[in-house]
Amino acid sequence: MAQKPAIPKGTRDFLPIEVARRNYIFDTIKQSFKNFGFLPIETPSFELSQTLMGKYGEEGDRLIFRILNSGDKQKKADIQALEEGNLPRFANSLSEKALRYDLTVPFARFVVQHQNDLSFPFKRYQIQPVWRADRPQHGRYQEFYQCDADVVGSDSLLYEVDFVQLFDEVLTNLGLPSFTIHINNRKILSGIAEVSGESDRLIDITVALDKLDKIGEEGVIKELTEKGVADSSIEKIKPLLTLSGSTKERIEIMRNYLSTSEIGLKGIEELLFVLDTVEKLGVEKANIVFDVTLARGLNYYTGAIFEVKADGVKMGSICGGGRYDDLTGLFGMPNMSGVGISFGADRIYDVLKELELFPKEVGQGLEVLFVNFGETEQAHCLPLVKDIRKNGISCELYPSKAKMQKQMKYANDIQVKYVAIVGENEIENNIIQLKNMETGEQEEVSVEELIMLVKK
RNA sequence: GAGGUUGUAGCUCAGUAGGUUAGAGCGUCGGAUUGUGGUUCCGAAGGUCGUGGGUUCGAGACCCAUCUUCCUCCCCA
Repeated sequence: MAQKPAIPKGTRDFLPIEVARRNYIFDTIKQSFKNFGFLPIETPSFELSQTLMGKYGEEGDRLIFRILNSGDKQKKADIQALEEGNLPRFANSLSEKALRYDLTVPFARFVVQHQNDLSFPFKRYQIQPVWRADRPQHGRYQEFYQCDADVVGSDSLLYEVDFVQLFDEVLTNLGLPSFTIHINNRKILSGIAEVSGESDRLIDITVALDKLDKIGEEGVIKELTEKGVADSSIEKIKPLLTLSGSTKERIEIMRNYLSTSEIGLKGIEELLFVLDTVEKLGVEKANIVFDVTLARGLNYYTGAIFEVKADGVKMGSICGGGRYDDLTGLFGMPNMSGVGISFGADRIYDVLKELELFPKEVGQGLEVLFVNFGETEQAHCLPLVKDIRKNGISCELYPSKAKMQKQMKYANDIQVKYVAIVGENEIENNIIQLKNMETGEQEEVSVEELIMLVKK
């Protein structure tokens, strides 16, 4: 055998049944996006490096797939930088383009570039693959789809409310029995940093807080110490690690805690508005939890932040999102607040598969297969097939005369709903033996009756 | 980017302290059954043991490199 073919790590092929199931997820999400007034756009798979680099923090930059310059452009390579050991500069000289890392930053670029063609608030959705040079793991791929909905040009908190409802609608429609929307606000995190006297260590503090449920109270304290946060500040942060009570109670505690921080109180207010409004409207299957340790690494978030997890499944977050006040500012268009969310279709797929929540009919293909008895019968059946297809029913004639057993087995394997048997006798009487492959029942019908029967 | 783990037939895996022609189950194909599938019985095909080096009289097994898998960390969907 020749050397086995392979695909790069972190990528996958999809079988027909898998594509069908993925499309079911995409379609469900699209349906709700439309319901909420979002319209689709698309952007290129790759962007100029300068568009992406520096937008996701140091970690993010490392995970961006870069595209090697081709042809003569390779001559631009900065050999001097290589000799000096300046690898980033050397890499930049070799690569001017990169695969997109998410859909939000390209969207910000899109908004700035097309601002004259857009009406604000501008709402768009986008379902396209993104790439990350991450190490693959459970629920973690190098190529995966994001399903984003964003709105820019309004700082109204009603959009935060909308997105919470959108999470609820989509995941409920996909049949998830229980999931939790974690919600926090970057302003609260800024407030914490301010109150503890470490405003300039916002990122370090939030990253450490974010790990609470993983490394525990002591782990967080240890990490804070390592990052150089003063002991006196840690004492002020400590109480946050043991917050208990309902969401409302915890918010009240935080309100007191942040009483000297203007920005912190603003965050509390925003959070309360969103939670109260959502509560009045009601949700279906979502549990909504205020989580002061929720930080999210992406440093462009400035207001609300969301993260959704499926309950009872060992899987990272399946959705995320938040408000960013100045993403377009990075591309020269200030004062354009945006908020958006993202569904991780591939992780949702893994969750639905694990919980066996895909509807049975998803992925069912051919509806009627005609058995092939030979040339005469073939000639008789082909017009029937054509007729049935015209009525919107998927239909096919087995391509060659083979043993009936073989043809039936094929029908069984590809999960055909009905098998149509038309041999000498049936031609004579102008009928079709229609066998229901699920029940095994068989009846004699005309073409018209067949169409009626299969259609319902 | 750090550490660990995995790779043997299409799939899931055996393969003892290195020793003849590398096994099983499932699947595939053929037959029992020339107009009836998912069950049964019989038979067959299918592997330079991830790849490249090395040690050895001899390597699927040992060593090195590389790719891949899964996991922990980092980070994230």
